[in-house]
Amino acid sequence: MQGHSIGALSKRTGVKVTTIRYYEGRGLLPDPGRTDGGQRRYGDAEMDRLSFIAHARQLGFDLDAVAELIALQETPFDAHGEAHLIATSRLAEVRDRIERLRRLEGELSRIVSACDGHPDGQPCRVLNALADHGACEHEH
Amino acid sequence: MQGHSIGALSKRTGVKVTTIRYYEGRGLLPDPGRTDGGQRRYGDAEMDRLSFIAHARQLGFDLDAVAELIALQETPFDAHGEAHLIATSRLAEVRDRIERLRRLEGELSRIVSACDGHPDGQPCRVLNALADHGACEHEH
DNA sequence: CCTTGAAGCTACAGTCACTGTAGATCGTAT
DNA sequence: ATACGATCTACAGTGACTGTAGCTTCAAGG
Repeated sequence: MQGHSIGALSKRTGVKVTTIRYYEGRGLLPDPGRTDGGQRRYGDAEMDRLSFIAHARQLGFDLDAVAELIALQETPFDAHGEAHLIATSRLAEVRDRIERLRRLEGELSRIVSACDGHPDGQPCRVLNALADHGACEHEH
Repeated sequence: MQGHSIGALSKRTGVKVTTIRYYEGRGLLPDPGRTDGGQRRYGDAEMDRLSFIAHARQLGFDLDAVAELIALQETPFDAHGEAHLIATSRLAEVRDRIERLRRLEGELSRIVSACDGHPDGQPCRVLNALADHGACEHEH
């Protein structure tokens, strides 16, 4: 029988079998053809679609955004400005997350190093630092 | 009546009322005293505990880790080495996430700028870039 | 003292993006 | 023909909350 099984699709895209079925249920993938026995069989178009979804997910788009992107792809006239908008706002989010994580990193490393070098059994400041938000260098 | 209401606690710590009750259900906060009518009343110790939880959550610890940290705090003898270990592994996670987000940022900004400057109505590359993982500069 | 309205109560369903389970059926290599 | 891995459906569970419905309680003003 021609077509890829769900397992083959999974192997090629790195998306788990259960997740593929979940995407189908969410309407992100079309209902695929079936064998006489009822197993899913996919063509290359579905593979490409799934790769698109996986890629967008890895870039941090949530499933609603992915659905939107897919809809845009299928719009016959040019709606790419919207895709641009979506990607741009995603970029802003990512930059914001990086900034916040960097402050986090500073704080955590401060907490951890407050304790480095103490001989075992000596009191260390990890728990205190955690308890005392006032000592933080940055807001969060 | 002495003691803070749940709402007062919420205001002071920034943790939502429903979330405080959720923490209680999870065993992170002790069962507080109650008024005759059954409303929760908290003392300062509970406030401190809740602040500790909130702070640890903001630093990205999950609730299991927070519970562990609390247990360590209550250990009579010195178990701070373990707290140190937990914080250190959190720090490693945070650094890893920053690294991955940075690659993401590069990729997204590449995608977005591939389209900047095109006059409206011209085809742009956002959707293509999203569909074509092969064009990515980094793995993900 | 009594009313009123905000704040609190419990219990449970819903969120997101999956993951895991049970128990049955299918497909294919030998 | 048989064995065994792959697939099927349906549903429960995850984490960390959030939201809802339908009550009861508290504290302040009149």
